[in-house]
Amino acid sequence: MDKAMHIIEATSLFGGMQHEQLAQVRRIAQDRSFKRGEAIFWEGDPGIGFYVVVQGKVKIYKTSFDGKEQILHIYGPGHPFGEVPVFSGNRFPANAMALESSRLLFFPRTDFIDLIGANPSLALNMLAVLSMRLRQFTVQVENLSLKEVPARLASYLIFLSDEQNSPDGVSLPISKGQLASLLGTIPETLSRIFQKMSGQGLISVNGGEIGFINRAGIQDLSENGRLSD
Amino acid sequence: MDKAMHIIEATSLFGGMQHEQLAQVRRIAQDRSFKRGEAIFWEGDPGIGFYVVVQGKVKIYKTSFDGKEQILHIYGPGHPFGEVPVFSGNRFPANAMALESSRLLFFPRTDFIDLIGANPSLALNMLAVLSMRLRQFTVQVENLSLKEVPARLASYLIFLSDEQNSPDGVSLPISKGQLASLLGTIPETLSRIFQKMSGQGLISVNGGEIGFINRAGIQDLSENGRLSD
DNA sequence: AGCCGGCCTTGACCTAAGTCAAAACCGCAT
DNA sequence: ATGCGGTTTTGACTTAGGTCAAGGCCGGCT
Repeated sequence: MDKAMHIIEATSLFGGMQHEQLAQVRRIAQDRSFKRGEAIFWEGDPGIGFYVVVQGKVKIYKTSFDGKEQILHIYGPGHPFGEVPVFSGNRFPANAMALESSRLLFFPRTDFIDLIGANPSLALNMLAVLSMRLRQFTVQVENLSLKEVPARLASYLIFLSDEQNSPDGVSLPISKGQLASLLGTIPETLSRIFQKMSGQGLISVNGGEIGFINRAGIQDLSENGRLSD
Repeated sequence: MDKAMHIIEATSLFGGMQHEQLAQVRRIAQDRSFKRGEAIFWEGDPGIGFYVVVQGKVKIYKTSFDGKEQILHIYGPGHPFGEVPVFSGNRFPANAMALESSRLLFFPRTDFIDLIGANPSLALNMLAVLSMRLRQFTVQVENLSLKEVPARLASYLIFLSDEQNSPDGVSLPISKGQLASLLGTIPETLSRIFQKMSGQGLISVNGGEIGFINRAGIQDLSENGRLSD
């Protein structure tokens, strides 16, 4: 079976397209594989196409001159990434790395733009994808600038809980070190905050398994909150 | 003369379109005016269309539960804003307010989407606009998370200097209070940093007029930097 | 000219979160 | 089982930058 084809059919980017059009999509897509820790592209590389995750997990991130890392996104199966240079004709604005062994589809820029010409709904789908991305960025900026680390963690836990459809606990999909980088902090700080939140009876922590003891409290912390001592 | 038509012709969103198509664009656009300080929309409002600035200046911003504000963008003549809900069919992700008395064009969602159907290049232009916006967001996240306030200010000064095409100084287009909010800090801190940068012989500050005394130093601070005492 | 209100600056203080270093933990391969 | 490398935790300490409160400045209005 062609797993790639399944992903294409299930991805919202290609939603509402006919069989023949989907086949065209498949035709221009190239299979690529990356090992855990392997770089997919670097900030500044010319972007001659974008990717869709078939299998595995990918992080998009920036690094500072002194080595600190900030993760912008983490993408799993079905999610496109690296589209910015396709439309603003230029270089990748950030780095991409495989967090696990991953299979990706690569869509060359020119082929894809031709496809858009023939499929107006594809253009609208892509506009929807970029708009969602912009929405996520406003949240990330809000988190970084207007919330303290405990509130950011609480937001993320609630987000995960919705995503995983499990109201009374979540299992972290990434290491705590990576989570720290996603939340704009460092492992030491994150560790202490997990500590504190357990101490307050909000959550239970067992490795990567987080139990929600007081969901309302977590919710509250995520939006209004500050953690008392 | 129709200033709105001039703006439409000069805006990259409508670049490469024929006269007749531009006339169509004008036809669906509605004129709106806002006084200084007036709200254009609030976060959470349903977004039934987007705007283009004809005259004046607009800020897009978020606020925290306790009142702190983070400016996401400031837009002047020719710039579109508020497009996210047009394509992700939903609510505005942030607030918009007129910083000065402003004239705007409002494009209703449905009319505009019809126009896209008939003009593939309009779709590509809009994709380019959103991509540029994403690019800017990656920079903003990088600034907030990976740089300290002095480096953010230095970046902004260099950016302004390029924008204003004046290599040895800039004049701030917004109040220092608003600048603080744009940089993710508060007026007191910004004031102290202007102070320090003057003291180090990097810049001269005279109200909103900033002279560059050591441009290389500012540049260096913006990318590698930390300000010594 | 004089007053008012918003903006900006200054000072003293506080605190969230980063740094550095060491220990504990955990899964994996020998 | 044992040892090893990476990850996570803990502790002691530092610091960037926020808070609070008071003045200073400047431009518009009467």
